[in-house]
Amino acid sequence: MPVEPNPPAPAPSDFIRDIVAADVTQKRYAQIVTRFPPEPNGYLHLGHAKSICLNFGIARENHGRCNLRFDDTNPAKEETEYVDSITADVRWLIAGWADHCLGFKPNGASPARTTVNGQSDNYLGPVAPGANSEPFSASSYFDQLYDYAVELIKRGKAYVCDLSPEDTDSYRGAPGRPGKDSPFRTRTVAENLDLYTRMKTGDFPDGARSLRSKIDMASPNMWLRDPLLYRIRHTAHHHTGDKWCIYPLYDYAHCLSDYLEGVTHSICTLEFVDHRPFYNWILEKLGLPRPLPHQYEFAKLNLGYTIVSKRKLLQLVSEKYVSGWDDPRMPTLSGLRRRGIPASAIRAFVTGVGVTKFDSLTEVSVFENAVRHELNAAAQRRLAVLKPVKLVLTNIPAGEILECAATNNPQDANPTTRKIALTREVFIEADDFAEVPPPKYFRLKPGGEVRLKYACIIKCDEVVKNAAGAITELRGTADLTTRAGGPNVDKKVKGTIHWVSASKCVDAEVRLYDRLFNVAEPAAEDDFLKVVNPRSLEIVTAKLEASLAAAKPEDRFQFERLGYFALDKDSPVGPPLAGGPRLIFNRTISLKDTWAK
RNA sequence: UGCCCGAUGGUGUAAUGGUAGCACAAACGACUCUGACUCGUUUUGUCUAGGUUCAAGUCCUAGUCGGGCAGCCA
Repeated sequence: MPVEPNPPAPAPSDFIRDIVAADVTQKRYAQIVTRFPPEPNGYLHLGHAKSICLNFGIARENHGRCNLRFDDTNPAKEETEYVDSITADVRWLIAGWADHCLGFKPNGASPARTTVNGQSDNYLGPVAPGANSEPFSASSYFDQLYDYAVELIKRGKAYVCDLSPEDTDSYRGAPGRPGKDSPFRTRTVAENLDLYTRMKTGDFPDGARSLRSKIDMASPNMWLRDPLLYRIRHTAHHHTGDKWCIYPLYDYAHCLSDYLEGVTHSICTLEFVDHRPFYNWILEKLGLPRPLPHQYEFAKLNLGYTIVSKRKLLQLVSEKYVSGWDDPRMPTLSGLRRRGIPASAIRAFVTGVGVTKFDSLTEVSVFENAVRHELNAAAQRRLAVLKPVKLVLTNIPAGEILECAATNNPQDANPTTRKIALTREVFIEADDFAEVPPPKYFRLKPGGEVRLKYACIIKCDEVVKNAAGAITELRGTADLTTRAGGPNVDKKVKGTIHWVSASKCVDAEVRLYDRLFNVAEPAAEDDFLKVVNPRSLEIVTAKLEASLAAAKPEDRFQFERLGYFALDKDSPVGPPLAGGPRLIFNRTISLKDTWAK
């Protein structure tokens, strides 16, 4: 379970929270209600995490609520697989932080008809997530949305248009050039009602007609040139099945979904600024009785060397650049989770970048720092050797086991220890030995001394090579007087290296990840697939200290001097078998390395 | 040659007319049985030009630069 940093970070402040605070002060709403409204057409990524933390954060800070709602108005693109993954990812990200704010609806519920101030109204309130509840979805409002459209027609604010999609485009004009009215704009209410009913009953093929708002085809804002409300799609919906052959468009469905759920602050990204007048237009023209929601926009997250676009991430998956949506190199929440990144680190990161209307590019180091910061405090230290070289300590008899106490986490207030075995033969990291050392090399070299962490100081006496000249093993002597409790325990040497006993270790596959893209702004490339890093994954067979055979999937480890590692979901779990299980670890992130080579 | 949004160190972000601060990054140093962590020091900033004001990063005007808008996608 992720632990909040201690002391807790101060409550964030930004221009949207300022607006919310003012609304709270003025008692404008009975309760602050936000929503996170993904379309189920892909997996959630780091960009969504920013939105989730904003919306749930505001709910949490104001004793409010945040509804998870699927914006599922386009059956051609949406699938149940995505509904399930998104729900799981949201719950993982907010677990232990904002679970109590998560709004679901009763299974199968749709808005109930009510009366407010003598006026007919529709409302669907939340319930806590549980056995008999499910996320909200726009598709459960299709009946109400249909009725509201009838009302708009009756009020002369919507009409059925017979223009083809192509003609609709050309009638719309262009930025700087006014559009022109559709020839069907002046249809009578009765005719519109009849045609709209027949759209619903399936009398017309896809694209033959549409229901449009009647606003202003000459508006300088393109989104006010009679934008469409409904289109005909003879396509089954993952949720409503074959019930409908007309589906509402985003702008129409979204504002009304917000209203039906009692949302007060509808927070979205900057590209919807131009849509805001339309959002307000629909709600105002309907003359709804309860307080109306308001839309606010912020800049989406951009991260260096990372793609944050569902469409492009889908391409990486479908064209097999990665193993799936949850490949640990992906910036998806499921990928980051599999990689071993704690939800608390993601929350700390997105909170840290802030909320503004400036289109920025955040450096990856900020994200990496957030991950290391959380893991440094939480991860158990272990010894592991990624690229082993054998070192024979000739003054330790074969079969002798010298126990050493290793600290589990020096960051703890009262650190505990575990026992590790020092034996005649150990493995050390290939990088920790240099036959011809560069300047300021602290590690092992011929004739040199170095400390084996938690054990003792050793000296390299001999370098053994094969016929080809490659090093096959190192031979040296251990100075056992420098062990804990020994007379020379305080002897100083410049270098301390990690190691594992050759006879008391387990093998593991370790997956080493590097950034997925070679350029800071892959999204700006003509073809982002051309800048995929071909060396983003390196697989090694490592030697781990024996205790890691019992690792569990939720454990987080620091392999000392190397980085943070977590068991991969491909790794078999359970007790070690004879011969040992096949362990698979992912490197979450390396330790910061200021030793420039 | 329209409408909308924006601009503070290398990056991100505070300062709500009154001392330009924080984080990351970078450099150097201290500490160290992790070249990690931690700690210390340092470098670097209000897009431009006018205006209002005792006082402007903040308000006004104009410009420059960047982003968004012409899906029956969201």
